[in-house]
Amino acid sequence: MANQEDRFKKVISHAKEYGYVFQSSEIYDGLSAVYDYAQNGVELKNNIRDYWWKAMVQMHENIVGIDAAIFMHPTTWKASGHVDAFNDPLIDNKDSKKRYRADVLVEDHVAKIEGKINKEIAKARKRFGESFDEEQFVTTNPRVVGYMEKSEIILKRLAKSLEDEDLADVKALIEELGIVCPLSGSKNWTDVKQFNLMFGTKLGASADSAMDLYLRPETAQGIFVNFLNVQKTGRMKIPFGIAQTGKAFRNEIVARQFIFRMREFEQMEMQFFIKPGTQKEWYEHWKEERMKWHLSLGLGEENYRFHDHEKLAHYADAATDIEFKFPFGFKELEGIHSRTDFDLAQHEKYTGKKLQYFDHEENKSYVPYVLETSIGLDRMFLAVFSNALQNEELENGTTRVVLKLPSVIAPTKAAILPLVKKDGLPEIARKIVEDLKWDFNVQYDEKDAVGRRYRRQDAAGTPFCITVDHDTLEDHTVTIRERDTMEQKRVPISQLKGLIKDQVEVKNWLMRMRS
RNA sequence: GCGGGAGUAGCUCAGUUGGUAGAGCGUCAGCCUUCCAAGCUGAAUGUCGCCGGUUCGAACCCGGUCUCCCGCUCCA
Repeated sequence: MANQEDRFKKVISHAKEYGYVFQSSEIYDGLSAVYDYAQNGVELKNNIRDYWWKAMVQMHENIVGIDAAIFMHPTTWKASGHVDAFNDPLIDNKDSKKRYRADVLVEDHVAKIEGKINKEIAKARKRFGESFDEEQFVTTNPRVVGYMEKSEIILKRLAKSLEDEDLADVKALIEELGIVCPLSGSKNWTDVKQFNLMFGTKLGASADSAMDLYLRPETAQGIFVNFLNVQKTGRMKIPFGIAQTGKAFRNEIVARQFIFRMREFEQMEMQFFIKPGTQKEWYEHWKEERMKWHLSLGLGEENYRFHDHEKLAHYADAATDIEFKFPFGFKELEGIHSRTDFDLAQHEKYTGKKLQYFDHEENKSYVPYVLETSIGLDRMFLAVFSNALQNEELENGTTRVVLKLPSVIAPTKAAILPLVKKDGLPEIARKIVEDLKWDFNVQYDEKDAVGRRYRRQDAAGTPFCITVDHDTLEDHTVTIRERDTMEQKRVPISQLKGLIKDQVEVKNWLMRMRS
């Protein structure tokens, strides 16, 4: 465990030291759980996004992309269920230090009362046998009637308090009912606090005419509200998908673990619209397809696993996570959800507009079912980065720190190094840089011994180093060194571009999904 | 939000009973010209997280606060 913590700390400090991730507003002491991507981080992040986009959009003729706005009409979030589901009244017990949902505490209390009712019914049934009339019993037995009235009053009051956002009354209710902490039996409660997981903001310059808006807590709704527009203007036929990447915002109670759980994060997701009844096969299809995408990057099959949800969200009829082995254990990286027609049907309900597809084969209209794949870009970044960072023991007894990023997404593809900075070697190296920079991110470095420069590039994650030496003057060849194996080959300058392209091209990496 | 740990140079960390702030690595300039870090010379970089208190004097003691890590809690 201590080892794990240690490793994670190294990941974080390496990310800073080599210009991948900085804490936001660091000179002001930082801002909790907000991070900035630095000069290398932004390249890596862009490359991951691009690798995903090409796999999903470019490679599928029936998937198109959009880029919806972060602001959406506020009713969107009522329809999606977020206004209700993302609003929890929470209460802490001061003695046990445990936190509970206040409404759940009250509901559990009511459930206990209902348990008593059922006991009375069971008792009566035993007593009266065959002739027992349950309906009559529950309306006439004074004890049962009392219980029922009591629970009804409690639930009504709870509903009203929640509706009015009268949190003080929710607490009063808990105290009046004498609800104790299930763990400690203590009645020592804090005030009830409302936790809204959505960030609110205002649209409109003057305060009184302003409209309350939310920053989107997921990108998916931007796709659902555009479903018909895309389907019609893109002449899309079911099954088809809409993909998008973008920022989403959640006011997490506890946002932690570096860039794993942030309040502002980026999603890459695709909603696949299908014929109702076919969701099972598409669910299996996308599970397999998405796992292949992950494996194509070569981070190691043993670092991935599926985790099927037993408790399903309100919109889903099947759901699984692709989990990755982060430095702090297996955690969710991507979600694959069968969302049924929940979202589109909800938007139909709230807008009064039809969001249906006319199926010419079936000769009828229907609300399509939806299969969602949704991956956290920041999490993918962390997966790739933490997996790549290695402390390697070399044969000569020394160690090197190397960032073995898949070369297709590495920020810098090659460093061009003159062996010494005289005899015309820097000039040749500069010329190679000028030539290659049209196709790749490359870097020039002439400072320090060449061995040290190799190590510097290793730690920064650069997959190739090209060294210009005295032989280059004679025969126009250079050595190209590979980061992972440290092996070198001598090649003509004219072949460099082709050699590097072969190793870093998206096509050659995505082809692995086929095997 | 609760509990535990931490915050000193870009990174890792020393810093004695309170007496004007250090090392290694890194960075930059120069020397050397050498294909796998740690050769030589020189230089820059700190409100010791922030605010306040005690004291003649605070990196150190006290209070508050911010941030990070871990465990709870929460988690579409």
